[in-house]
Amino acid sequence: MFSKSCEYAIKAMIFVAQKSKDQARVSVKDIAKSTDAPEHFIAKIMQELGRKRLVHSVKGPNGGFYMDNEDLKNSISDIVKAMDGDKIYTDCVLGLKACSEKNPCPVHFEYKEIKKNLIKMIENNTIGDFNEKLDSGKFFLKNQ
Amino acid sequence: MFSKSCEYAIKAMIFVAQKSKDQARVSVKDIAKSTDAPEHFIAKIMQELGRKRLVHSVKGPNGGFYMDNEDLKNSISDIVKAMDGDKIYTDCVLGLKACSEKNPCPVHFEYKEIKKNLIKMIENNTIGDFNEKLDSGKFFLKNQ
DNA sequence: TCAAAAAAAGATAAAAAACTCTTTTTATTT
DNA sequence: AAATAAAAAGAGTTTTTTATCTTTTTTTGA
Repeated sequence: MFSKSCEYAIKAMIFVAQKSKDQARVSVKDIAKSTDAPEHFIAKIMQELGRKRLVHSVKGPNGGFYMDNEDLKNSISDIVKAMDGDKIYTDCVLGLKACSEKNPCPVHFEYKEIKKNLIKMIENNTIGDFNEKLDSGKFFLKNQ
Repeated sequence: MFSKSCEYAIKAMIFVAQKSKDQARVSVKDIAKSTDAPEHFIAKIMQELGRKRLVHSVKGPNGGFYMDNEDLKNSISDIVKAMDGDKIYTDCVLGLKACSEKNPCPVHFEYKEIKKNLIKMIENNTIGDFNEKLDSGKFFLKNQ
């Protein structure tokens, strides 16, 4: 579904969001630890997300990544687009370039509904939304 | 969503199904041409599908791939499992190994519904079903 | 103003996926 | 029986993705 980079990105962003509630900054090391992802790989990903303006960062001692209120309004979809592009929006499940409403593949209309829900899921969940969910103790990000 | 190999496999199988209505055999060359996939790559894929008993083949002159009535009853899901394994059934969207009903990630329940529909789509469509769809002229497999 | 801490950037390496080529085996047709 | 046509098998190669390592830049605090 999503690339590994994208999965890491989503988890990392949710983690940063949680930690930056009180304007704190989070280091790559902390992000890597809590998402158990390779540190240098996460570093690259955060760099990319910073370039795409989905997260803020400051260098130097006590630096790190954080989110302001605008950042928290970004959706999972924004992260997905930043990492994997918009192929989830555009591509045919069977990989047919010509597949369209007028030229549908045999599963086009069935998949259309699924895609609609998938898009709804990633667009309707903002990064900030997860703070509450995780705080409630009913949802988790842990890997093991 | 699906790997490239899996996409090719689905398209190839639908093509073979169509052609083997009158017991005809289809060569790798024909499959490759009509799905516009690399010939040797399709050869490997068909070989694998043959090993997994999703399609029949005969070697030698006038040989090729074909499906009997049992083969036509296989679903897209069977092809997907053969090519990509069952990760579509089992994996968390965020890639969390511990994600489960009791330990849900923040999008677990939303994704659960989507996954259910996705699985329904691939399980309820048999390879044979596509023959009619394609014959009706309302659906296409073409790539350009 | 210097040392240290952190991200940014650049370069490289490893693994997986996608793709290609060659040889072998099997069956068929003449 | 020989020639041929086709898949099966085996062995690469290329590309993409994932991951790692090193150097540079920026900031800060002592």
